[in-house]
Amino acid sequence: MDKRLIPNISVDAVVFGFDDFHLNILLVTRPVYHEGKNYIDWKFPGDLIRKDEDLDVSAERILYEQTGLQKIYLKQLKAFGDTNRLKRQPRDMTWLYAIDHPEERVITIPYFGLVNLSEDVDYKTSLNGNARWFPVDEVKDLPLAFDHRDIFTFALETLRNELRNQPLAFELLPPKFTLSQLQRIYEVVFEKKLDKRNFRKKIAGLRYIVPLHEKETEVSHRPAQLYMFSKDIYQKLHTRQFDFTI
Amino acid sequence: MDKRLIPNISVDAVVFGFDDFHLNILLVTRPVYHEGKNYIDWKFPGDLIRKDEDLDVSAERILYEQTGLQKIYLKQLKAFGDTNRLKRQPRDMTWLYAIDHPEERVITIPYFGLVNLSEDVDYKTSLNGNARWFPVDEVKDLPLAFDHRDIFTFALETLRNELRNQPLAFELLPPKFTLSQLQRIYEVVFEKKLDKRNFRKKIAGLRYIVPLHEKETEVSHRPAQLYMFSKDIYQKLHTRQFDFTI
DNA sequence: CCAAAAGTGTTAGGAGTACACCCATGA
DNA sequence: TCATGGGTGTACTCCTAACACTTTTGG
Repeated sequence: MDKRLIPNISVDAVVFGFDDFHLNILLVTRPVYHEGKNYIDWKFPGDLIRKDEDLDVSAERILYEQTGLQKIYLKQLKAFGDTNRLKRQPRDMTWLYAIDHPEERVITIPYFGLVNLSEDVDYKTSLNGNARWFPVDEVKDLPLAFDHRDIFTFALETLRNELRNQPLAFELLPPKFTLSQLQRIYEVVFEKKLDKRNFRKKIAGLRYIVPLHEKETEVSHRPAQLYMFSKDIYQKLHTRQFDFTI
Repeated sequence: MDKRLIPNISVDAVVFGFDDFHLNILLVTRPVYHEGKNYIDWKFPGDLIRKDEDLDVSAERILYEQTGLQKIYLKQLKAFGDTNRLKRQPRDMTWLYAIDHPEERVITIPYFGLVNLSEDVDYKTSLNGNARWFPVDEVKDLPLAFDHRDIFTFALETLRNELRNQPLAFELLPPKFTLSQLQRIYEVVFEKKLDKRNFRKKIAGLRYIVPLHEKETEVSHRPAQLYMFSKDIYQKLHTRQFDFTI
């Protein structure tokens, strides 16, 4: 194993991408040949961290190396450190052996990431070789490696909490967005239809969601007003509490 | 160093105790002789984890060994893993050398704990040797070791978030409590006076805060109604969202 | 002119806020 | 009888929720 790595500590990146209609999650393949059969499991991008590297930096580096994504919103979740977390399935061990992973206890620090997929076509289509976006409701049918299903569940819960309490929906949107796009995020994440008029009334009260002098183009219906999120205004007004309870 | 330990991973316990009037925090001394002087710094109870031990179990064990507290509410916070976190001060290194700590990168997983100090006199007075409760507003004047001030700030923020969104105030109270005690917790934690009538109106709507057929005794004023928190009722009613926003 | 999504106002009920006095007990 | 905290109601404002039709564009 690479001598620069700490054999006991890894990071994983649980990245959510929104493409205007679906919430997606970024996974990489973990192919393994075990007891005469080939298995394609999926896992989050992740690896052991380097000895001289801050956790946040590790997460950025590993995400970039394994998928090509960079400069996206990333935030640390809680550590997962059960003693048996890398041995849920016999083929988990086979894979670790195959990649020359030392026989060590590993705790992992998952990071939670957000990215917009609707415009930035690069992210959507040109991922590194083993990475793929999956709609979150298809994940339940995938074979996930190690304890990555637990991590996924926790990250999804965190996504809901964060969207309720912080202005993070904008990380899932392009810089200029319509109110319908914003509403759709909340509808998809909370799996709940929202009333258009009430939603807009609420947004109208938030000064940091700023209408631009610009409209949608090239849509075959009445073009929508475009808005932007002003971080400056948010920070000035909102030393306090955000509330997006639905 | 003890061969059973992982040299790169520690846990810390950030325990808040409420004694009916003040919010307190549990610290242990870190005495060190450095360049001809004696220093008494303070730190959170914490240590490296064992190779065969789940994180939660480590936290419970280490808290018990270093302070005597056990069976209290504990919840994991996020990891702190800056490369320089154990070297903020020259005497941090001196101490690590003195306790035969290997020259390794260590990330720490802090746990957030809650305990009631008003009745359970044991916790208040009979702590293990080096442990002491400090009112949180005195902590700013204490010399804290390593990055423990960052951890403290994060834990305090978490305490506020948790009390806003979950029925955790009861972990800071005895099993039978008065509404004034409950109100005082929110006043102290959020540093804000609350209106008694409005507070009680809000509580009256929460079915899981149950009045008992019992009153305070031996107080030199009108005795207060006692209440209990029913976890059962809470879980049945509240698959959803708690809101204690003030 | 049709399809598609954008945009807009009113009403009723519930929650939050501000505010002041009497009550029960021990000393 | 005094000191101490316990306990209670009302009015106003603001937020939430329910609900349906017209507008603008491209095809």
